[in-house]
Amino acid sequence: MRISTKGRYALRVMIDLASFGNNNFISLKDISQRQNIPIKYLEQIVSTLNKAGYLNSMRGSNGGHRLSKAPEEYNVGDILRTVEGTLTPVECVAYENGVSCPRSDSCNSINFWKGLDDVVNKYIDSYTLKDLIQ
Amino acid sequence: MRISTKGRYALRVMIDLASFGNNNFISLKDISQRQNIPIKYLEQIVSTLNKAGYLNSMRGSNGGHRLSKAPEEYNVGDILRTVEGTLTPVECVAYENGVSCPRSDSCNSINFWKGLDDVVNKYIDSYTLKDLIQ
DNA sequence: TACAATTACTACCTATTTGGTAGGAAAGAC
DNA sequence: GTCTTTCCTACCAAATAGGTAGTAATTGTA
Repeated sequence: MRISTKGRYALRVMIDLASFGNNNFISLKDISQRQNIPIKYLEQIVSTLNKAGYLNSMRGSNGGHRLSKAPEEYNVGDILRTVEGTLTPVECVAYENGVSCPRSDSCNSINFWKGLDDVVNKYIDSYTLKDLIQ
Repeated sequence: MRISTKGRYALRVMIDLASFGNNNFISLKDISQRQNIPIKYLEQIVSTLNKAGYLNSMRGSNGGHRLSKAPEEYNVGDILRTVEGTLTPVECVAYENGVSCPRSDSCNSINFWKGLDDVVNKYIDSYTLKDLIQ
């Protein structure tokens, strides 16, 4: 029941950009040094954030990354789900479109697990990136 | 961010005993067949539950396991934490006794993570085993 | 135009965790 | 004494986590 480094690092990248970015492009080298995260690992995480539309990125000299929106427009839940994949506590909760777990008939706990999924998502969705910058 | 099979199986064992036990000793063989969980894997899980005092177990012919308390006296959160180990979403939340994460000075998110830990634990602690038996 | 800095992409790798298996000792009922 | 069952320790394979490595593409600047 852990958030992996990907989720935590992604949040730190976004916080870093919100804190030090000022609408300028910031290189991974800078973020890597400030946050003490391997630059090559950052690349992967930032690539995911970029593809999700959370960042504007520019190649080349003086290139880097910056937020594509204001900090208060980012939902922390969205960021975490984007890099972590699903956050559902058990697989059966993730089924969709009327497909259900083969055990669902005899399962007493599905509502319990769905409720857990709900409280987690509601909580992380109640924060914006701005809330994480003091 | 997943509950492992250990947590889910443990809950199913407890639900099975609460549903079919009637204060008799139930063998792992029976539980294994009803729940379709490998008996040798069940052994490990049940051993943990037993050591935590949640079960009475008896060896030998006609032996087996039964609940040591009434279903409404079991807290689902306790059962999950017992078999899963900690459920804290990030390591820094698990620090104790004034020891804190080396990054805590510069960390903007620790309250966010602690809050997540809180809502998860509050939720799973709001259920008793009885609530999982319809 | 060369070159330095930077992102983008693809592949690979190692350690840890998950989800089990296996074998035998101990205990109790008959 | 034998059958059934728990108890205990060790082992193991596949998946996941947490990176590393190399190189191509792009852009600013001298």
